Amino acid sequence: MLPSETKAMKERIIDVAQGFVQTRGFNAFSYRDLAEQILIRTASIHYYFPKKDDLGLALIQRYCADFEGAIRNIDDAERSPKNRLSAYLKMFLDLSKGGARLCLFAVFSAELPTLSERIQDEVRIFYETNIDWLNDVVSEGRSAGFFSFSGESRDVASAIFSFLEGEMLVRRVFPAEAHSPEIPPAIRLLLSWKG
Amino acid sequence: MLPSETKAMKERIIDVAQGFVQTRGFNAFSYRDLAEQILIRTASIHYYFPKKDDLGLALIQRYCADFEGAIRNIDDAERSPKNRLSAYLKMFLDLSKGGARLCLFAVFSAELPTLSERIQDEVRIFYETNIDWLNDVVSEGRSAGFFSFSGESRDVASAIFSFLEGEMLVRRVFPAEAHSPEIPPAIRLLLSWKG
DNA sequence: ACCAGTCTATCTGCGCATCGATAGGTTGTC
DNA sequence: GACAACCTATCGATGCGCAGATAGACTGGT
Repeated sequence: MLPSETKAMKERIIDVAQGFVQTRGFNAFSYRDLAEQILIRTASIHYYFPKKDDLGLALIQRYCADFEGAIRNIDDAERSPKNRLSAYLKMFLDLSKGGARLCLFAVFSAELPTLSERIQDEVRIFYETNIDWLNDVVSEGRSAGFFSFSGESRDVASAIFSFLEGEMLVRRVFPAEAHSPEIPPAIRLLLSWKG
Repeated sequence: MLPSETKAMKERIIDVAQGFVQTRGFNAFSYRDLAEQILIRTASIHYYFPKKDDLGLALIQRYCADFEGAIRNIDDAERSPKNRLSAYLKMFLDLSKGGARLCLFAVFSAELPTLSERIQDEVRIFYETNIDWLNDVVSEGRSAGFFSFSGESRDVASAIFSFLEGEMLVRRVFPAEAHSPEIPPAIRLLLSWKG
């Protein structure tokens, strides 16, 4: 087979694994679960990811890379801090559309002590990427007069991120109330967002 | 052994199990882990909790009851909405002291689809207990002029709870930054909390 | 004698992981 | 351009240990 097909299979395994992680957690799916879904044998998955930890690492690394790409796209498409933040919120909350899936940060944080150091490091990187970006948007937005709040912009950035992660957990428990507004009230309160 | 000792053993099993759940998740500990810690055999644990699900249910039911007791204590000890909220926040954030342990809500939400209906129902009850109480405190605090915010008090209550759950996930990933203020900046922003 | 509580022994099934085999593509070299 | 040597991707079989769970025997208090 061609190398391109190899890559496709690797990606396919990660795709399915990511679905399992986001719905059930990293410790609650097996190579057998993956194999059944993909219609191959578990031994074939071991060929690409010798240890489950290798799969976990590949998973979160791709997730981080995708996320970085997504926020770079936002920066390219939108100039206003308000629109950039809106786009970010939409992306984040769409992730948990209907409460089916969680952000990997939430899942891996819940299981953190059972995960390898390499994966824990990636979780930290994901957080920092998000906070740095939010900090930019929030402080730019304040300078431009879109938002007003007291204190450090980094505290606001951190609050937004924590809120979003917690909100995903809540939405999963109450999937019915999925018809929520574009901008959660909490965000308006945190930023004194007008309009 | 005396019935009182029976009860003691049951509680002891729940104690140890709760520790495991809060640190590693419900799917990442076994009856063997419990048995080793408690210095009994796994069969003895099955005597009290025939299925792991029975243990999980007992666990969260006790947790909910404890929590309800704790907020009733707060209401008895404090009259000012400000002090009541402070006490609640302290209780909540002390729970994750150093990031070692998570609130059961966060853990069970992360693993939700792998849990039984009975446990999922308890998770919902826990959420509603908290939101109802926070709603009371927040709306009383607004009437009394301690807090000021626009919109529904229930949205603020919900935002506080989501923030706290998310904040616990974040703190677990960054245990170093444990020297945080009594009232998180996010809460001050949400409520326009003065003083 | 009874009963609660604990034990030992054991079951079945699944967890991750490895091995060796095989079918087919790729490459090198004469 | 043919053949050997190698590489890629997959497989079946299997190992070892742990998972939750149960049956049945022991023990000590009343």
